[in-house]
Amino acid sequence: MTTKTPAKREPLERDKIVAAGIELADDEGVDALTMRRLAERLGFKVMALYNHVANKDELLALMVDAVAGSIGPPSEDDDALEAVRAHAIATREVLVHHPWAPDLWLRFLPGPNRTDHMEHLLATFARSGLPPGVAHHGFHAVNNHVLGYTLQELAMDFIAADSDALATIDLFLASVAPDTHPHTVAHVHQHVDGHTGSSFELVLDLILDGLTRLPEDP
Amino acid sequence: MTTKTPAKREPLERDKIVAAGIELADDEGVDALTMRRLAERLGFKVMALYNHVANKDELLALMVDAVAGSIGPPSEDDDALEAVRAHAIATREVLVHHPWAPDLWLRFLPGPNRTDHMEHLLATFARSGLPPGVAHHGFHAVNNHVLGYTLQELAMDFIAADSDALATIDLFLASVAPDTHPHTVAHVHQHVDGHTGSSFELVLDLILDGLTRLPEDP
DNA sequence: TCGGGATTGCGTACGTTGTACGTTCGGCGA
DNA sequence: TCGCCGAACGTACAACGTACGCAATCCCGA
Repeated sequence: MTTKTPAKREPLERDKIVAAGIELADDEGVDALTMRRLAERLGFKVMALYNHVANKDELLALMVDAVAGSIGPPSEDDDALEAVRAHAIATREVLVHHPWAPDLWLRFLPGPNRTDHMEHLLATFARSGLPPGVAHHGFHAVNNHVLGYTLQELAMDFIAADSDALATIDLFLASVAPDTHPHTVAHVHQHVDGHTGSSFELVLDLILDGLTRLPEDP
Repeated sequence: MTTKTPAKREPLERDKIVAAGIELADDEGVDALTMRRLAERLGFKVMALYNHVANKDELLALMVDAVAGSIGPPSEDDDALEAVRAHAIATREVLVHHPWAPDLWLRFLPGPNRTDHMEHLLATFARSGLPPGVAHHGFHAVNNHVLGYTLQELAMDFIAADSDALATIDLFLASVAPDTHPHTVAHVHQHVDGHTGSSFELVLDLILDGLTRLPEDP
């Protein structure tokens, strides 16, 4: 009875590794996601992970795909473009909650969940009544807007990560000569003073609206 | 006379290091840009670089800023939105020639050249006659479109880097069930068959056009 | 002409990373 | 009961960024 079931711990599984990876990246940033640290967090040693995951890249790809899986499908009842709009906003929201994800989203081939995500968006465009060519471009326009915009916003946060945002802004402003760069200084102040909100939804609408105005065969 | 000026080589300079870094990243990808390899390419040993550059991050930031410096200023004669359009296209073109740049563009505070780039775009919007709020959002919309779109396109190339593009597409298609994901399969085929060109300019125009249609105070 | 500081380059070394390889061990089918 | 198989582990290695101290060189004032 000495070695029998000695505080038997749960064995490792792929899904648990992926989930722990997401947690770790959320908590401490993707740079802190090291195979050693991840194993430690799970109570194992490094090489145990490699029994379930081919290498770090595969792990990262699985992580993004898991995140993609948490984005709900678009509504099938609403007006198609309204559903596209809601889906875009939902996608962005999920990505914002996992700031490391957009980068990786671009770096790997889509996994099953991201493929679903693609299919959802394409299907919604397909029932929009827009000409096929327009729908094709619309898919890219919306997809790119969501990812690009989120990426850009998160990059700001990342730059300012080791100090508060205002200090970073001051640092930048100190490097800009106001007489030669008046518009830049003014633009930054517009942000600080909060006179202008996020452009995300505004530009999204502008794109969706523009799509309906496009000729049959762009 | 043994050690006297023994094949005197050019001393190292900041600019040369940055230029060599850009070359190396262009030639072999940013992952191959290692302080050791860079020093080797310049004919020095690693630590010599650190007399001119604080650390690798500073080097990378200098590299993007140098790239930004190679983007010409927008025309001041053309119609303002026409100039914005041309500037966006010029920016994209430069970024495409340095596939590693867009990533880093997001990661660091702007240096002098990028600050100029900002000022140029903002100034052009300022003379467009668009209401200030619209111009503010327009700046972000255009900036984001250029960077996001380029990033996304380059990511595709990067994924397919170690095989030809078609093989990568086949790999992806093999993972997609055509009966459950008909739109995805069709969309990919549209790309392969070249029935649809790049959405870049199309969506850019759509954004610019949309801006002129926006209300005074969005 | 002659020091002598300042700059530039170099060698060595450390800690951290991803991961290849060979061994150990516990549980399960025969 | 035996033997096997997969999971976990320990060790090891190459490559990375970079801290630190020393050596060579250059420039400048006396």
